[in-house]
Amino acid sequence: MATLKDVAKRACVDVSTVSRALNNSGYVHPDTKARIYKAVKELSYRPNVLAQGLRQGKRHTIAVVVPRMNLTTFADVVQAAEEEARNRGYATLICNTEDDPKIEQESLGRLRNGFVDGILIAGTSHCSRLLRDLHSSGLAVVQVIRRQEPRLSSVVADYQTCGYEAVKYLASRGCRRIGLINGDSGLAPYRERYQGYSRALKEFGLEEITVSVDKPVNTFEYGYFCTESLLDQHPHLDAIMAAVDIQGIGALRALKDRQMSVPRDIRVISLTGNAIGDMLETSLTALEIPSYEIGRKAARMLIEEIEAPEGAKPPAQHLSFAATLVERESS
Amino acid sequence: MATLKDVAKRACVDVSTVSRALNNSGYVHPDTKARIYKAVKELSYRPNVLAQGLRQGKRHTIAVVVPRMNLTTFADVVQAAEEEARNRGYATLICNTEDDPKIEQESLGRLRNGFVDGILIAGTSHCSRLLRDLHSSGLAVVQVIRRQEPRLSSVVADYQTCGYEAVKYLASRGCRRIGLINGDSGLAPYRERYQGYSRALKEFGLEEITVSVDKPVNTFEYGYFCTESLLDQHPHLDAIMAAVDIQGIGALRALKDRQMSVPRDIRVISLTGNAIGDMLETSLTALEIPSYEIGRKAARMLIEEIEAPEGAKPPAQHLSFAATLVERESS
DNA sequence: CTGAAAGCGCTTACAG
DNA sequence: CTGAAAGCGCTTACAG
Repeated sequence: MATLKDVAKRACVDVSTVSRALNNSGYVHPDTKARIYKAVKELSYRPNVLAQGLRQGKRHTIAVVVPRMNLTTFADVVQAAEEEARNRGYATLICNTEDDPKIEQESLGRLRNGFVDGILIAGTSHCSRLLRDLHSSGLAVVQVIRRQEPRLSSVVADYQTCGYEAVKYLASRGCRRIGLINGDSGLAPYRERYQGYSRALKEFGLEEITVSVDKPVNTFEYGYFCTESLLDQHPHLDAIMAAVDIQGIGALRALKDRQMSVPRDIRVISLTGNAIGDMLETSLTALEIPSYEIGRKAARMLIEEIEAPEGAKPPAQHLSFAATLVERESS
Repeated sequence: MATLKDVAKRACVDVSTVSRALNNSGYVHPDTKARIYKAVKELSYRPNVLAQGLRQGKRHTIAVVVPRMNLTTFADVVQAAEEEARNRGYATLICNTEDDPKIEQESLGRLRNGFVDGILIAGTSHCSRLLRDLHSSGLAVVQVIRRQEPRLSSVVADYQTCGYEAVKYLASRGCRRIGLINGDSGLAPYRERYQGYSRALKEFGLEEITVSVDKPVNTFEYGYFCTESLLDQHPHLDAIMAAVDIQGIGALRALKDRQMSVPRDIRVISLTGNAIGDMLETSLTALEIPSYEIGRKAARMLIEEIEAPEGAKPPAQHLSFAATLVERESS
């Protein structure tokens, strides 16, 4: 790989002149410039980003820390963030934590090494302390999907309203026994969905019906077995709310296996709709959240924080997106 | 952020001694070592990875270049590759190309900058030249899912056998008019699926029935509209093979909308099964490919190439995984 | 308009 | 066992 020195030698100038020519900083005689560009081309020189980063204290790289990507909203978030970052000249590092605090902690630890300028994170809430340390040591941090720490910026969906609106909608369709399949209430999005659900039920004078089973939460199996359990305990259930699509898909399958007809016998709604809901044999009514937009905006917010001049860093900002109800066949 | 110098000052030794202590290279007196570790802890010092990389010519970072991640096998591949890389002390950069050669070219260009040690790529085949240049300039390269360039290592599934076995299976179930929904034959996986399909049909004395519509290939819509088109032209079709799950899901939905019963009226099979096939209301028979394993092995192969001593780089290796037929409800 | 020098934070022969 | 020096590839004041 050619270096600045190679280019300088070939163009018969000093490296500093080459640097100035390439960065358009300071005057360089047009003829010299031409000679330099020629040499650059001939050697197919590309500046070493590591050396630039080391010298300038900027890496033009962000990290995205998420639990996983397969069949979750995080696939969209990561993809959108990467696109936004790329368009702004940043590279994107990815870290999957599987929601394991140990992996999360280790990954964040590695990011303390001057690798990246900022971190986009959907964390477990077990590393808030570390995250604040990173932030005060100069790294930009934006929380995405999950807001666990009010002192750090965030871009999320309004999950509480999702929960509330879903109940309201189902009640308007005549449902009176509405079960909720949710997730770890230690994580903000699940907790908020529950709060919305609970508040709405109170308003409508209905009873809370929840359940959980011993499976990973964000899965088909969880949806499937929670549905079984709900029906075992409440045979007259007339609606199921699932926190995420993949649970809703599990619910649909469980209902089919019980020969229950959707939506005739029971209605199903997802509280975090994604593209997949529209593709099912019984398409899934959902409160759709703009995951792509969330990823994009979060990356933008992060990069703006990175590029804000030292000392004029913006205070924590919290952006929340409304979900929109999309009626399909399951309700 | 504390630097080596800060640690050295606090421990009253030279930076070189600190470096040796931390890397366990060369002798350091136990007492000195203790003093150094103490200083490291007190300052919560972390070595600057950029500086290390610049000095050692290693970045401990790989890039994964894929078209997209949402609802594709690439989500698994990327996740597995990241996990494998992380376990070996490497960070993972992600680049989505949307199969746009311009984006791909630009992304690869950026990677020439000494950012990464190696590249894992599912490319468009439009950048083979550039890829070979990168490789000969010293970057490790492994192709994943798509093998477009025989001179570079690869880890893929045996798509031709997928196509062949699917026909054989359907024929054994009595199917005689088997339609294929496929994709861009410029891409190896699609081309190979077609070859397997074609070869099997010939052996069984059956007629090729293919179609394509003007939509992005790897989508629900493509599967949906291809199914419509197939049925319009061949009302007596008795089986549909879809290149990927998401097309198969589109096919199932199109058949439902035509009030055709699966598998009674027509059988459906996916040639690249993933987890999702098992979760559907009509679960999807598929040739399942081990996408997670593919990602893992590809990352491992890449890192082995990176870490092979200069001059002893292994020749191009090609690893191919067999798919396994999983019978479900759709066939 | 151009060059020489210092320095980003580290590692690694080389003396001693 | 330890320190001084050179250097990875770049940028940026500072002279001239």
